[in-house]
Amino acid sequence: MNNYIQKLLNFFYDYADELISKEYISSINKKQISIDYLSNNKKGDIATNFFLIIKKKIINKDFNFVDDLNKKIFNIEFINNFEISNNGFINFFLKDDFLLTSLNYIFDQKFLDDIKFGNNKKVNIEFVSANPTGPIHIAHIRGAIFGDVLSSLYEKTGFKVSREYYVNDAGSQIDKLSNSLFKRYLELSGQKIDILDDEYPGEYLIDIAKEIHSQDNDKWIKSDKDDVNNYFKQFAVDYLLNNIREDLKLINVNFDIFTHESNIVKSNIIDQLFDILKQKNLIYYGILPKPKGDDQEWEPRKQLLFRSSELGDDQDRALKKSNGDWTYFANDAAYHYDKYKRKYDKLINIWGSDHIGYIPRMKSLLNSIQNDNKYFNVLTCQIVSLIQNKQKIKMSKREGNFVTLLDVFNKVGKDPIRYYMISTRNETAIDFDLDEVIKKNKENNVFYCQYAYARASSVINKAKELKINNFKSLNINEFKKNITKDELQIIKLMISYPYLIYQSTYSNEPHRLINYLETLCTIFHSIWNKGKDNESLRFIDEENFEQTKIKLFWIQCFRTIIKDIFSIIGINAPEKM
RNA sequence: GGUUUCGUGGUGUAAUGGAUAGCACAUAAGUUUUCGGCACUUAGAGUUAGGGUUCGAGUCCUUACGAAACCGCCA
Repeated sequence: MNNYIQKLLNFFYDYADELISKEYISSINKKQISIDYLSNNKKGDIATNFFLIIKKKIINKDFNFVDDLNKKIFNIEFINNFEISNNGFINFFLKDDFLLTSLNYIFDQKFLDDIKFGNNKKVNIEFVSANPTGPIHIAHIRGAIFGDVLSSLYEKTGFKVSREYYVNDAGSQIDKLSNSLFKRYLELSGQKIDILDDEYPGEYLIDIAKEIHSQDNDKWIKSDKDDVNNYFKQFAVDYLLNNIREDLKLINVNFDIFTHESNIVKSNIIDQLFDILKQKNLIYYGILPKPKGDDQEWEPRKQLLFRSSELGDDQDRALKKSNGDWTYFANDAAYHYDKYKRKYDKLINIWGSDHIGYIPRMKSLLNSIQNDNKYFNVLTCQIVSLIQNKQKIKMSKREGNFVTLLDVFNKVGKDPIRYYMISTRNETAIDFDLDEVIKKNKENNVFYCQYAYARASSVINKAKELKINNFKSLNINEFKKNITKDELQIIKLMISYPYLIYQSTYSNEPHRLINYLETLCTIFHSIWNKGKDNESLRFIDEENFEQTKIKLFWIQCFRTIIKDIFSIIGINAPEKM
């Protein structure tokens, strides 16, 4: 965690202890103490609520807080001065030489050493996991990008991250897929076919069928049914999964591990899990309650159940169907047990909002294996509605008319997609307007931010052309003399960057990066424009080398940070646009 | 019926429980011989409603209203 925030916090923790032991104040809850960054630097650079917390707890009337703090606070080397605001905050001003030191940290790329709080712990982040029954489409993109950016954040903060994709290649949906494909294959051999309502009508299956047909001709028409099913299943899954991987690559989403449901089913892991649950007395034969609402054709049946209601779920869940087959939940439970056995320190799943109802049972399951509420985490993404010509595009699986990732990519490009998808909180439902995202103006902030980077780069390159390269060693007097108010503002924001990374990761909220990024770029553009009105404020002034040096120095730091953010959100950092 | 998420200017969104609720679009008024105007400056306009916790609430708890997603031995 960021050094000086922590230092100041520790100071107040110790200070609180001291005041309590001297009986100046009665006891307080130290966790309430916080250190905040201040966005507008009018009142100070950082602040604490310390005084607000102890104010009512002062029990010794002779105790004068301000005098006492004055005696101690300046032992901290980066505090220049402080004042207490009307409403009780203590506002601190940082010393200039501390700012310069921090900038040096950024310049030397050491600025992220402070936030490696992951300690090489292993994190598994499972996302996308779309069924390999068709091309990847718009609904999956958000989860894909959210998962990818979150993974990058965890890497940034010192975790060892595995990006994992769970391939649902077993079960009846895949059988239906295989059937549909076989029908398309028969169609190619001249037979009339009829795709049923619950089968897959998508035209992509025709392409796959053609491929099989060109390899094997009519070989499969009279083959054994099981052979056909197995072959077509395997072929379809391989083909479609490969397409999914290629499509995801287009928007820079890659995985370390693909785990196949079929392998989970084949292994004995589900039996192992069964034994564990049995030992814990979490399994019994029983009858599920009648579902509310729709009650057509429901009849009570005895089946194998998991006592998830004892672990937080609202009812028990079926592990076996009445015919004795494992349920989907049972397989999925086994898969998560498998992840547990691979010894990760933390599991994160990214699910669409349509699976929210599934969370409690999986959480119950993992609680039964690992009694740690922070071990298994599900983050959900709300739905994305696609807008074109101001209309919501309705997607229907039956009609096979969903908009694919490839369509969107061709229309919009990688960077705007990624930027847009990560710029709002994952739990907010968003509209993805193709016509808007494609626009290259401020309405679309990705270009605004990339332009800031390009501008900064053009300054640095210009400086190189002019052979102004030795702007690295700055002394504090030069710095104090030449730095402007605006520049101090952007510098203070820059040195808070590690803290932002810490916060974004800790709270699993990558969209905070965007907020910060846009603020930073706005200040930069604003400073740039001042050079228009007043030539002496331009970044490069060949008449004033001392001032130019300082500007180049912080601009280089600015580039470093912007580039770092871009790399996390996975967009390009263009030197020119 | 139940679970979950959400409700912020005209529209779309942001705000570890902190100070004057930020930003963009739209609207209105300005700025262009430049290190790239794909930019800058300025103005108006907002926390669904009620109750509670707190020194302090858009944020936490609760009720009502509204929106979306989900809920069966499917996957």
